[in-house]
This record gives sequence, C-alpha cells and structure tokens, in this order.
Amino acid sequence: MRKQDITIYDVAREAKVSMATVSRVVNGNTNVRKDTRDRVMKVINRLHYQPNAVAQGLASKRTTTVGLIVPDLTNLYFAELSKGIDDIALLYKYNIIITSIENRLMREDQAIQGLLNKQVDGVIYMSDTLPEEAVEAFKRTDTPVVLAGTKDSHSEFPSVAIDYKKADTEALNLLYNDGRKNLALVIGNPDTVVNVQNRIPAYKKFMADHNLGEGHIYSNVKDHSDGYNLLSQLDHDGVDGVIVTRDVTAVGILNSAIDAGKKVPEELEIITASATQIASVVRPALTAIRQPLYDIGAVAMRMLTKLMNNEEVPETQIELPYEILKKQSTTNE
Amino acid sequence: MRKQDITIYDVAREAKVSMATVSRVVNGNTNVRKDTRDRVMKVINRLHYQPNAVAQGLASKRTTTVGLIVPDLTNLYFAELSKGIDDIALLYKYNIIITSIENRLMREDQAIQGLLNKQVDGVIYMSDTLPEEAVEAFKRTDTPVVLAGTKDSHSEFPSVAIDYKKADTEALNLLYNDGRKNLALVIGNPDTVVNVQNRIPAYKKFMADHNLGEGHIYSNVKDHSDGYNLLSQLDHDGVDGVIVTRDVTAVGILNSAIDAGKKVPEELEIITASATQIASVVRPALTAIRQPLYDIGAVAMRMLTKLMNNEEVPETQIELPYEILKKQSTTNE
DNA sequence: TTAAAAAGTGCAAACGTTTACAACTATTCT
DNA sequence: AGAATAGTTGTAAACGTTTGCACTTTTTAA
Repeated sequence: MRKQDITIYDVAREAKVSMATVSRVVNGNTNVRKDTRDRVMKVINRLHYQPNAVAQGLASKRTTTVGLIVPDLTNLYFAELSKGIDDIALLYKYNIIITSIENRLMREDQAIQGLLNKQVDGVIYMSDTLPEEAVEAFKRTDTPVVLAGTKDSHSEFPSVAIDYKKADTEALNLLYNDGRKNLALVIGNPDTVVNVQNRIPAYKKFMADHNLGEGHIYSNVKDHSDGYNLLSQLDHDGVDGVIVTRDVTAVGILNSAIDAGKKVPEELEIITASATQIASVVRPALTAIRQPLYDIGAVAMRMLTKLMNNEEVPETQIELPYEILKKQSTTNE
Repeated sequence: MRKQDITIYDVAREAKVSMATVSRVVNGNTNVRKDTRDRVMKVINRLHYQPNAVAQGLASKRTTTVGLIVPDLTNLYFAELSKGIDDIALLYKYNIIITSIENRLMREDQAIQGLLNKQVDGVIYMSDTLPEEAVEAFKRTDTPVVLAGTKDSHSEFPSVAIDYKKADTEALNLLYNDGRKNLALVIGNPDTVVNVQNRIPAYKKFMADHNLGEGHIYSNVKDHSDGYNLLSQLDHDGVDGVIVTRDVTAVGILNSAIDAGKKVPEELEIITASATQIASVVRPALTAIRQPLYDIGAVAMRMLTKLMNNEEVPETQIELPYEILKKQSTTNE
C-alpha cells in the first residue's frame, strides 16, 4: 500500500539480528548490547524504518491513543479544554481521536463504543450530560475515563472541574453587593448534573439566604440569539443582575441591551460563568468566573495517563481554583 | 485487558460457522445465506460482539481513520473548518485523529509521520504554511492529502479554499468606494502561501491600479493584543481603511479604537478577511469576507473520501464561493 | 578457576482480523 | 440426467508487531 513499506523484518535482516532485538531497540529496552543497538539504529535510519503503530497496537494491546468526547468543537469552552488535553497528550506521546456528539447521528454510547473498538487506552469525556447508556458503556470496559469540565451525579468517575456551587455563590454575592436584588440565572440544558446539583441549588440557596424571593431561572438559553431574544423577558421581569453560564449567551444579552439602548452595567449587570476569549473581546468586557479551562484539560489528561499506567491516583475528584474576573459588565467600585 | 473480550472466534464457535463467515456478515458481504446470516447476527447480539478495529486495520490495511493537522484548536477559523470535516467524516464512518502543531514540540513533518505510522487512510492539512519537510513526508507515501482553507505554492496537493485574490480585491474595492484612500493590509505570518501569492499581490495591484501609492502592509500581527497595539501605528500612518486577515486581530484594532475614542467606521473602516463567530458578536459588528469554512471542511473531507477509495476526482483545486458581509465596521450607504 | 548470576539474543507463539483459494452444495440449462 | 454454473462455506496464510521462554554469552563473586 505504502510506497515505502519497510518492516521490522527488513531491519532485522539487514542488521543481522532477530526481529525481537529490533523490537527491543525500537522500544528502548535496555537489554541490548551497545554495539548491536548501534548497528540496528544505523539500519533503522538508513532504511527510514518506522514502526507500524497498528501492528504494535494489536500485539501490545496498547495503542497510545486516547479518545475525546466533546459536544461541539466550535464552542470555545471545549476548544480550550481540548488544548490543555492535547498539550499533555503530546508530552506523554498519546494521539487523540476526537468524537463530537452534538450531531444527531451520534449518540454518546455509540461514540464511546466506537472509541473502545478502536482500542483507545483511555477516554476523556467533556459533555455536560452523561446518559445512562453512556455510563453502561463505560462500565462494560476496563478503559479508564476522566470527566473534564463536568461531573457525574454519583461521582462514580474521576473528574476535574471547579467548585461550581462556590463560584456561583461568589458571583451572586458580587451582584448583591453591587446593590442588585432582582437576580436571575440563565442556563442552557436544565438537566445537566452541574445545573441540577450545583448551579440551581446554589442560586436557590443564595436567594433564600438573602430573602430575595423566588428569583428567575431561565432555561434552554443556549446561544447568542437565544440570549439576544431573552432580554425582553429579563426587562419584563425587572431583572437587574444576571449570571449566564455560557459567555456567547451572555454576549447575546449584552448586545441586545446595547441595541436597545439599555446601559450595562448601570441598568443590568452581567456575569458569565465560563469565560472564553469571547468574554474578554466584547465591549463592555464581561465580568466572569474564570475557569482554568486549559488547566482542567491538562490535569484531566495527566490523571488519565496515570490511570492508564495503573499508577496510584490518590484523589480522583479534583477541583481546581477559579477566579472572579471583574470587568466592565459589573460596577467597578 | 477488557472486562469483556469477545472475539470473532467466540462468535464463530457459538454460531457453528467459521470465522470467515462471521467476518463476512460483519462486513456485510452478500455471499452468505440468509439463515446463517441471521444465526450469526443473533450470536453477535447475544454476546455483544464488537470487532476489534485495530486487528481489522492490520488485516485489511484500512483503518477508517483520517488525520487532521491543525495549528490551533482554539482558533475558531480552524474549529469551524474541523466541524465541516467532522460531520462528513461521521457520515462516511471515519474517525479523526487530530494533531495540533502550534506547539514547539511538534513539527509539521513529525505530525505527518506520526499520523502515517498510525496508518491513517488520509490526511487533511489546515496549516497556512507547508514546510519543505512536510511536502517530503507526504510524498514518501501513497496516503492521500487534502489541504483545507489553504493552498500550497505549486498546487501539488488537492485543496479546497476560496479565491483569496478576488475576495481581497472586492473588499478593498468596498473600502475604496466608501471614499477611503489610505488603505492598509494587516496580516499574520508574511510567508504563508496565501499571503505571498494572493493577498499581498492583490493588495499591491489594487493600490497600483488606483494610484494609491505604496500603501502599508503590517505583518506579524497575529492576535487580539497585536491588533490592539497596532492602532497607534495605523493612526500615525493615517490609515482610514484596513483589511485584517484574522478576525480577533481585527477586533483588537476595533477595541483599541473604541478605547481611544476613535469612531468606527467614521474614522476607520475595518474589514476582516475571515469571519468566525467573533466577527459577528462584537459591536460594531465587523464587515467581513465570509469564507464558507464549514463547507470548505466538508468538501475537503468529501474529496478525501473519494481519494481514499481511488475514485475519480475530476477537479482537485476547488474554490468555493465567498461573500462580503456588510456590517457596522464599514459605512452603510 | 569456577559456579552462580546477569545480560544479551533468538524462537515462535500470540494479538484478532481479512481474504485468496479450495471445496462443497444447490441451481440452472440442455 | 448430467454438466455447467452460481452460491455458500471453510481452511489457512497473511498483516507487522510484542513478548515469554529458552538458550548462550558475559560478568561477578568467592
């Protein structure tokens, strides 16, 4: 098939050793005499021998490949996570098979099964929702899995994320201290673990603790135009401070406000709960919970390397520090 | 290794056929009697048999995997290209191994070699620069390659892109017709094929054709902050209309102008030569050459599937239509 | 100097499929 | 009915590595 198809066998013949020895030098096994190693290396270089990773995978049962399951590549939240993953993967010489699952044709469990069939050594799962079939698919295998930037409801799987509850509470407090009393929460899918177990309870608790009434939770507000269209509702409900999970959604609200002549932050304060490039590039720039997305990805991948090597991983539920980045969409005292 | 490790052999035994027959039904070969096919399928379902893709890859020499080489996942230009690629790949049941090469540790030719070692059936290359070693690496193999959103200098490789020269000329013309005479071009790497062979010549020709003098080409302006810092230079040079290759760079210039109290588009018109989400989300929204990024990716991947199947591909240098999207960063007549 | 231990090497059997090819069975045609 | 043909199935050799085991050589220790 390949124009140049040098196998380990060719190298063995030329170097007058067995293929086992060639394999050993290729894999850096120390049990090879210096001069035979040199001899083999010389042949390898001369013939431009490159091991066939598929054959290696079959024989060794390790493919040095990890699977990524991600909802949407063009969502910078996931792109930035992926970058952290990718850099660490490179460091440890793993390749990445990426599977995006927003597409109707691809269900979570199919994505997982596809990766397992490819014999990936591990999987990083980034979707904010982990359906039962996906859990089942993972459980049917020994392949380690790490969740990045999300959590599962029972903490069955290792995960790397932030303390969403604490972060949201802190953000709400910032609005509250700015004198805002009619606080709202804008989320996408209301059924995700993070929303159900963290954001919504944190919001409700905060509202209750401060006697602010029921408040307003707006669900299924997922993109720029959803955010744009939400403004009239916010106006109607008299909201003066809002936390928005996705930053492009927040930008939608922001732009809608600008276009309607409504002042941000004077009349409406906006905080986004996940800051990507976009949050800092719009004007007024968005105050945000800055999640360390790159680091979350990197730490998740690092943890996965340990799991793949059966190394000890003392803590599998990791929460990384976040910070509240005050910008122009909230009042600067 | 796997908890559950059912092989084709187990299925064969249970169904009382040979592994060859099982293989045939798995691969949809028609030369199997209906009732044996049913019998085998029943066993496959009962045992939850899933073929080992690595073994398939070794035996068949096809991995149904394609490699993507991309500079930066968090650059939406590439993310949107990738999405088009991904969707078509899913349709044709290919997996995607993604390799990002911005990292210092990973050179283009190493990335390519890595993918070839994994026996990918094809490669899509998206970097705007194609070093000589990368060309060599590609030439050493029969694995088909398609360039997406970029071109090589000698049109040696199949590619899918737009007519950059025409698009830029049209954009310059828009500025010119708005009465702007001091036009500038802002690019990133000045050595890319697209810049050297298309954008720069188009700019120079336009300036010459309209007797606008030498003009100003600003190179190595690559991100938001580069753009932000460039504004003073633009001011100094009296530029009143500018084409910027990357949209976040354009946004940098835009934000710098806003912060400096300079009016856009009244005092400075800005057009970006590649529009992602970001161009439409900032205010004033950026007038842009809208490249059909998703489609470029999709068409590139579709072409690759044909090349991988040794099908006839009549035209391998494809240019897709673009449009000039007039927004708020240029005057609306 | 010699026995024991360590280091270096080769043999051959995996790994889990695909796929010529051969062989057998059922069908069609005359 | 018999021959030719088409359809169905099995056998076994790939595919290109890794790796346990046995064997040989070298080193170490007494």
